[in-house]
Amino acid sequence: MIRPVNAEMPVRPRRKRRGRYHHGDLGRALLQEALRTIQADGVESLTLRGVGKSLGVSRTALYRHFSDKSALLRAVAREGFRTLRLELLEAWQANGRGREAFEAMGVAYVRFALAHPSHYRVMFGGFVEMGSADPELAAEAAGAFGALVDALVALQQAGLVRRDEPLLLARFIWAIVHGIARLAIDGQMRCSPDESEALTRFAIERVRTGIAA
Amino acid sequence: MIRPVNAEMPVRPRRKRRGRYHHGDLGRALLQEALRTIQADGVESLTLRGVGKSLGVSRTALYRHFSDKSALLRAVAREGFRTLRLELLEAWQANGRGREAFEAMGVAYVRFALAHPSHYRVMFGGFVEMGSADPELAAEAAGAFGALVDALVALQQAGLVRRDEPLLLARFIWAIVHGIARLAIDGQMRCSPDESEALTRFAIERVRTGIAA
DNA sequence: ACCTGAACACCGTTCAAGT
DNA sequence: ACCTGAACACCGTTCAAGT
Repeated sequence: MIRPVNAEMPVRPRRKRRGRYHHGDLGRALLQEALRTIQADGVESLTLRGVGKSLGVSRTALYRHFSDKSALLRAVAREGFRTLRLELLEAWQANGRGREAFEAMGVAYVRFALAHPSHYRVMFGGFVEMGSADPELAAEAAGAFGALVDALVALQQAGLVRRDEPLLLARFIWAIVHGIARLAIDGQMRCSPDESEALTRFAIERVRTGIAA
Repeated sequence: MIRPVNAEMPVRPRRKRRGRYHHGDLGRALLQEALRTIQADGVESLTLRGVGKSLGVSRTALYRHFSDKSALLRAVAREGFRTLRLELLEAWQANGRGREAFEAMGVAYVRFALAHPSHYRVMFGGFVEMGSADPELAAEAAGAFGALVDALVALQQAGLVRRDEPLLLARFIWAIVHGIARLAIDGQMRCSPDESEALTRFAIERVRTGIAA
């Protein structure tokens, strides 16, 4: 079958030259392998040489796709914030967008951290300098935080939460779930996952009283 | 002046043999140099070789005093929990051991983290595996947590706080100040120290309502 | 006992060279 | 464009050797 000439196609489409090198999308493969390693063995076990080896690629192939190791970690963090945002939205929307949904979001947050502790550490561990550089990462992080802010504003408008400044309220709530998550995954409070969830529910219950309208 | 013979002195006091080797108490010096480096440049910049060099000592001299790098970091963490406990107690005792004193403890906690961010990260960053090994570290950490538990129990007995299980209440409070501290020092919420303190005060205010008797 | 240098097995990163 | 190996400047740790 002869494909018609299409104005959107480049004049001389680059052929893929498959098999010439090891990968079609090495960048994607590198990110996924890094995620796998981190999930399995933790960040401190992640080495560029190891990632390359797992993919049957030279130690330095990575530098064609990431400027350095920290750029790879930033990509990992970005991916994490994206997943977190989706899970928070899912909890909010699937539970009626009310007080119960807000509680479900808190539980979902802590569950995410407990399910992906190493990934969570990369997101928050200061491996990554937020801020100035990497606006994409900053945007993903802001997106996850935004899910929380939006939910709080909705609760305020429904008359369920006091009308303090939403940003301050959101930071307060975020600090609580983040604190529980980090203490749990860093092994600081000797707690089973069930106990961590019980603590989360207790916290939300007490906070509900504290911030009720 | 001739010092009298004292029964508490060892029979044949070891002479110091100063100048023979570089240090009288290299172990102490190593810990202090590690603390200095961490405070100045962060944990990731701490190298055993660098610590040795700063002290004019071979790269491997450290192994006479610490079994490995993680043992040095555990000593750093232990020192940190000791200081934190003392500062929490100071805040509690100097402010009347009541509701205001409890608020002062919360502020003191966050201030400690902001003043010594790298040190705080070593204490909580999972560089150190708490638990099984190093009972001294576990004891120091428990001591700092105990200051919080004791204060809460006192408030319960004074009828100022609901009589929930003290351990659960303490974990809840701890998670909040820890969460604020970590988000602040990891640069996650773009916040000045003053704003962090304002958030801390807001949190304590809301929590007071939430846990009031 | 306490300290030393040499040596080992690792890192991340750079760079000239290949296709 | 994309990948390669050699090389560089770092690590933590071990160990036989010195005093």
